[in-house]
Amino acid sequence: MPRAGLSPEALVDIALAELDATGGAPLSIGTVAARAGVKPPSIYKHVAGLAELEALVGARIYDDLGEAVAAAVDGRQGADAARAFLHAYRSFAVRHPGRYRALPPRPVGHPALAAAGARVMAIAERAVADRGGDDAIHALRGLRAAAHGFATLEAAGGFGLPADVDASFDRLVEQLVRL
Amino acid sequence: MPRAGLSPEALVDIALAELDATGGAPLSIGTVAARAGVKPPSIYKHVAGLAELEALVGARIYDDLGEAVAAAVDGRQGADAARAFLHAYRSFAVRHPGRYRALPPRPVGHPALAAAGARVMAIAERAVADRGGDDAIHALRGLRAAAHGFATLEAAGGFGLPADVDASFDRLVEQLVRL
DNA sequence: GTCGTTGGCTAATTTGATTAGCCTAAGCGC
DNA sequence: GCGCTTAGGCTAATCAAATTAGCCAACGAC
Repeated sequence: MPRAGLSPEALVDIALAELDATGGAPLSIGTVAARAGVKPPSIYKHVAGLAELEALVGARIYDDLGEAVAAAVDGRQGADAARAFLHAYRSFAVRHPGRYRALPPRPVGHPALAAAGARVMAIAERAVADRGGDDAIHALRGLRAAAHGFATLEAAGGFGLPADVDASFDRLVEQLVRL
Repeated sequence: MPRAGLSPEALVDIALAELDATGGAPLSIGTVAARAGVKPPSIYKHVAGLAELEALVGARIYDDLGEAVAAAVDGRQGADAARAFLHAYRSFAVRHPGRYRALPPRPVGHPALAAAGARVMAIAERAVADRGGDDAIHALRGLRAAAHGFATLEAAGGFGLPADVDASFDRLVEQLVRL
């Protein structure tokens, strides 16, 4: 009875591969166990249950998304920062549609998930930081709504028409970035 | 053994009440049956199963949303139409957050659901119809992304900061509506 | 090499959806 | 009003997935 070399991190890797393969279908203990080459009950030696696995997966996805937008925003100011945030955000969702779809609507319920979500929020705040007072808050909400809305629709395959989606996105970004 | 007077429509009503009560928790045959005063297997005399019930519920929600945005857009042109669409869309999500959350990400998989989703899309198209060619498509995508993104975040309680959410939304709407 | 802990397994339990099969209430023609 | 048909309720059984219980081998520290 050889060991499989599992760990919470390894299970998250496996779950991400599963999300990539299925395009974001709900995770299950059974499919993750099968991909790990192990029987379902063995999963419980590494995570508390499906809910925790989902939270850890969400945390990892938010971590990766946060890293991408942080790198894009870093060193930029004003409209450039907002543009960079939006493009990096959308790019992540397009590159990993299954992962983006699997993100929980709100990063709550598990410390790691909440922390990773807060990190993304902090970068969004940084991207509108040059605006003052309430205007920064309004800009932040617009940024979040547009980024999440566009990413969600695109990751779901919601844009059926033939016109260039990049152009649509650029147009939206410029509308948001204008003072 | 008295009859309960059920029907697909009545079950949808019950499911909507459930969504309103729980704030959008996943539906289950058991809870709907309990609210209907009936045992779970009886549900199957009216709908094919949970998946069909969910589709019918989604169709009803899209129908109601479509009715709301249609009434708002009706008779308006240009920026006024787009503004009216956005405000009516958001207003629906704020008035029925549980229902909005329960909407399937894409209206596919059941004819009634697809039809109801297409109806909402058609109204969004009408709201940008005065723009020409590809610009109409870009505007449509921006409209959808902003409406869905803002509605999703707000229905999920994602705006924690104290500043006025109406003002944030108005600001976003004016950015989108500008040529 | 032995011991304690870790991580696999099989078997059993629980919860929910679903199906099978029974049985009566309601509507209808006579 | 009476018997027939059908629709809609029920109980009991089945299936799938998560989870728990309890057993045993593998690995690392000594």
